[in-house]
Amino acid sequence: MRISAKAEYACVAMLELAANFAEPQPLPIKVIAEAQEIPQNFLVQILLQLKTAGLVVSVRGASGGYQLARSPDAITMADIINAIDDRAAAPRSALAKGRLSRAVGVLLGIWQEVQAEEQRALQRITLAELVRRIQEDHALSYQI
Amino acid sequence: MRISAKAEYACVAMLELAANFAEPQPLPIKVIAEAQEIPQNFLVQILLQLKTAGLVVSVRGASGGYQLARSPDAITMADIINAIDDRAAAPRSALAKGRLSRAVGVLLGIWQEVQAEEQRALQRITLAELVRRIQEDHALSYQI
DNA sequence: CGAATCTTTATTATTATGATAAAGATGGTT
DNA sequence: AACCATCTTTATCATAATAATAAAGATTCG
Repeated sequence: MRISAKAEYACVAMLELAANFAEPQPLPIKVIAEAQEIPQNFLVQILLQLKTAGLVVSVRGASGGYQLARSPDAITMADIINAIDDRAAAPRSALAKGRLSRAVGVLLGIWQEVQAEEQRALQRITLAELVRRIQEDHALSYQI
Repeated sequence: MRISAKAEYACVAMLELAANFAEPQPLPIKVIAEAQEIPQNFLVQILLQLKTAGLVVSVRGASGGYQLARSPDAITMADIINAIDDRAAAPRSALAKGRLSRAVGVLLGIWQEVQAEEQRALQRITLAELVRRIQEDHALSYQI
């Protein structure tokens, strides 16, 4: 799995928002960027995409910011990654100008099967589960 | 699944070699390139990678060319695609300069899980199975 | 020897990714 | 009303990855 920096940034930004989920005040971009060391201007674009996908909501104006649109256990890794990179889009053949050869058509079917497996794996993991794993990981590092 | 043009070319080139598997003479690059409409110089590099991966063998000199290194039912899509793009390589974080944050470490583990699913899906389909699907597809187009 | 072919490496063109910048719109606060 | 912090939108640039081209060298058959 080759994940883009953008999608990874999106995941950690969502983690930051998940940590703030109980709070009524939204988190400003600047705060998220500093907490997670994400280039602020890049994060601007990332949050816009997450918003377009309906994963976060924004509050404009002074004391504005971002919040999760719904509970962390109702948001999956697939949601986040597809919002940024759209790995769920129908695979296109890199070749195939115009009509598909039979061989390429069959290959496309295979890429679809593989992609479906990937999507299922990403859907199995929610943002809440991600938070849980990180906490466990943290706890472990103190057991030693 | 976002597959590179190079990997797709590799698959159709392997199909051409599979069709020639029973023959004792190897297929020259030029013949494969023309049959499958692959840029010949590009195919040069592709076959080199397939050879390095041990999927094909080459015969040099006049009347030389390429042949599958083993039976089509002993070659999987994973073999071919990994020879070209190496999708089996350990996922690296696009972020993470130096030591990983806890969050990024956990994310890496998830990318690994997802990648493992992808690999399993690609390993399930052999070159022989691909040939079979294309023939079926062909047969279907005449049943109408 | 010479033609056909693989081998190896270098270069270029195009596209995707990662990042930066800034002007405009909005809304709370004074 | 003015101001400031913030989101919004669009444009631009730099770097890296991908796709493709090119060509000189090595090998073997006839």
